[in-house]
Amino acid sequence: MSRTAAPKLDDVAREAGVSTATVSRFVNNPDVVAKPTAERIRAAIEKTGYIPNALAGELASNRSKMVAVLIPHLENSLFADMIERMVGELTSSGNNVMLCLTAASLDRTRDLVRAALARRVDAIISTGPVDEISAELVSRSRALLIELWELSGEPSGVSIGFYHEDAGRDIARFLVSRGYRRPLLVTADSPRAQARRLGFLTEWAELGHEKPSETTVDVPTRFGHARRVFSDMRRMEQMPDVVICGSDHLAQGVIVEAQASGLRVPDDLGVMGFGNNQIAGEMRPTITSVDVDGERIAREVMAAISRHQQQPSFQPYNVDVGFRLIARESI
Amino acid sequence: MSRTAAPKLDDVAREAGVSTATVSRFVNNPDVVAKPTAERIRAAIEKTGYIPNALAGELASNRSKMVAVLIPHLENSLFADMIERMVGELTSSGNNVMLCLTAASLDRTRDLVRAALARRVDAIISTGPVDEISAELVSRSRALLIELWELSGEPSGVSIGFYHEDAGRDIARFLVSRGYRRPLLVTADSPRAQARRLGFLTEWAELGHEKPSETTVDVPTRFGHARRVFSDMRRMEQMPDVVICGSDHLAQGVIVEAQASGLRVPDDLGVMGFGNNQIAGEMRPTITSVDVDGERIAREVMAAISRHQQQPSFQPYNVDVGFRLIARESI
DNA sequence: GTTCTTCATGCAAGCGCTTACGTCACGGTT
DNA sequence: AACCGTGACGTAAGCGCTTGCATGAAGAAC
Repeated sequence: MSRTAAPKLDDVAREAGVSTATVSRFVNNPDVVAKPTAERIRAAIEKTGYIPNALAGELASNRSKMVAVLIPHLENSLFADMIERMVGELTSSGNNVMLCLTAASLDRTRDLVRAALARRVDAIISTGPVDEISAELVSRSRALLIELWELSGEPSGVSIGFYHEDAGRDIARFLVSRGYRRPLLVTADSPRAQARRLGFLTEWAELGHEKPSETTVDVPTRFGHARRVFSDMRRMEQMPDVVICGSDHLAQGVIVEAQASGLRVPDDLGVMGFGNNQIAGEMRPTITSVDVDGERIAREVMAAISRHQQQPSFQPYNVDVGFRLIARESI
Repeated sequence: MSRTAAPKLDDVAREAGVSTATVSRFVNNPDVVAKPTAERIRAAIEKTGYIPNALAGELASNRSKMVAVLIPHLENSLFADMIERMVGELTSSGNNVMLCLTAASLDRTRDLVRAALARRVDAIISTGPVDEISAELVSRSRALLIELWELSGEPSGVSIGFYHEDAGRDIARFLVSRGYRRPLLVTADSPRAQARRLGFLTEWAELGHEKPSETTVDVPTRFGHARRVFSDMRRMEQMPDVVICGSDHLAQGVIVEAQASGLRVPDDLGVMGFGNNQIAGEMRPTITSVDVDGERIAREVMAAISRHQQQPSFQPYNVDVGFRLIARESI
C-alpha cells in the first residue's frame, strides 16, 4: 500500500538510461526502438511499476482511444447482446468505453454527449435517438457519431440499422399468411416502436383487413407488462388471435400469462416477439421473432471507428443490415 | 459541420476580456467570480461553443471524476439493476463511467484494471472477484477499489455485500421448514455460487438430511440452461422435490420446463431463485428468491466514492448489506 | 576516403488546462 | 490618515506525456 507518487515516464527513462522520448516510443510502438534498448526499458518499466498516464498521452497526442456508448437501459434492453459484443471488440482493439445511460431522457442524453465530447472521445455510439442539438454538437467536434438500429433519411454521421417500418410491414404480411385476422398490437412510446406500428398498420390496411386493436406499454418493453396487456385483452369484446409484442421479453410474459389462464400458445393465441433475444429460441413454446444481426452491426461499428481513428473523413453513410423474421412455435 | 479546431479556454478568455484563470474558475466554480464577469464569460462560452477539455483539466488538477465499473456480462446479469442504479447516480453527481466487461476472465480483468488506472480513475468498482495482482496494482494507485456483492475476511479496499455462505444456509433452513427433502442444487462455477453451495450443503447436513443431488451450469446462469438441468433431473432415479437455482432467470426457465412437461409448480416441484430480479415477482408462479438491496449498495458506493474524492484516506472497510429470503408462490 | 542513407535516439516545444501566489482596489477600523 | 482585511482577478509554472526536428553513428555506394 505504498501510495507514493506514481512513477512517470521520466522515472522510467532515468532508470533505463534513455530519454523520455524513447520510452514513449517504446510504450506506443515497441518496434521502433532497438532491441537492447527495448529490453532495458521493459525492465525499467517493470521495476518502477510504471503505468502510463493516458490523460497526458491523449492530451499531447490529441487522440483518445475512448468511445462513448449511449444506451437507454441496461436491463431488458433489446441491444444487450449487441452492446456486449461491441464493447468486447472495442476493448480488444485497445479502446476504452464510456458508458452513458440515458434513461431515454433527451436532457440526460445531451449532458452525456457533452461529457463525452469533453473527454474528447473518438466516437459516440448511440442506440437511441440523438436530438439535433447534440448531433450538431458532435458534428463540430472530432468525434464520429454512430447511430444504431435505425436508418433515417440523411445520416448526420454513420447509421447502422434497418427500417423499422419495413419490419412492421413484414410482420403484417407474415401474420396474414398464417391466417391471423384479429391482432392485438402492443406498442411502446418510442420512435422505433411507432415506426414499426405504422408499417404494420399500413400494410395491414393495404391487405384489406380491419383496423387491429391496440394497446401501449412503457419503455422499455418488459416481461412484467404482460399482465396489463393480458387484462386489457380479456376485456375486449372479441379476443385477439395474436399478440404482437415489441420485445421477446414481453412476448415471453404474454405466453406465461396465456398459459396461466389456460390458453394454449399458439393454438388459442399466437405471440410475436421482436429482437430475437436468446430466450426467444429457448422459451416453450419458442418465440417467433425478428432477428437483427448484432454481430454484423458490431463489425460495422468497429470498421467505422477504426477507419475514423486512422484518418477522420466526414462522409456520413448508412449501412442497412436488414432483419429476418424467424418463425418459431409461438405462431 | 465546421470542424475547425475546438475553441479553448484562451479563446473564451480573449472573447470575454479576462484571463484564462478566471474562465477556469468560472467553469469549475461559477460562484467565485463576480457577477458581471461571470455573465461575460457565460456569453463568451456560448458564443464560441466552448466545451472544456476534460483530459487537460484532469491532467492539471490530478483529479479525474471518472470511475471504472467492472462487470462480467451485461446480459443475464444478477446485478443489472444495481449497476443501472449506480451508474445513474454516478452520472448525476458528475462522474463518468468507464465500462469494463470482463467476460469473467482474469486476464481481461487485469488488462481492464490497467486501462482504468492509466486513465487515473477515482475508483474501480468490481462486481466480480479481482485477483491479487490487480488489487495490488490498484492499492498502489490513487484509485479506490470497491468490491460488490461479496464480503471477504480482509478487504483490500471497500467491500459492500453479504456472505454468500450464509445465504446458502438460509436457503437450506427455509427448504427444510417447508418440508422439502430431495433438493436438486444447481451451481455455477463461480466463487460466489460455490460459497452458497457450501453453506447450503453444510446446513443441510447439520440438519440431518442426506446429501442432495447436484448439477452444474455455466456462468452466467441463464434461462436457457433449464433444459439441460431438467433433462438431468428426469434421468435421476428419484425426482427431486425442489430445484435451487443460482438466478431467477434459471428459475424461470425451470418453471417453464416443468410446466411444459406437465408438472405443476410448486405442487409437483418447488423452485428457488436467487437475486430477486424484477421477473421473480412477475412470473407465474411468482418466484421465491433471495433479495439483495441494490439501492442500498448503490448508496454505499456513492458514499464511499464521494468520501474518497474529497479526501482519500485508506481505511479498508466492509459493509454488510445482508440479504432477505422472499417467499413467493414457487415454493 | 568521401558522401549519402538510414536508423536510433535526444532535445525541447507544446497539448489545454489548474492553481499557488501576487497584485490591486475598495471599504472598514482605529 | 494610516492600516489592514477581503474579494476579484492576473501571472506563470507546471501536469505527464508526444513528436517534429536535429544529431550522430554506422554502414552503403562510389
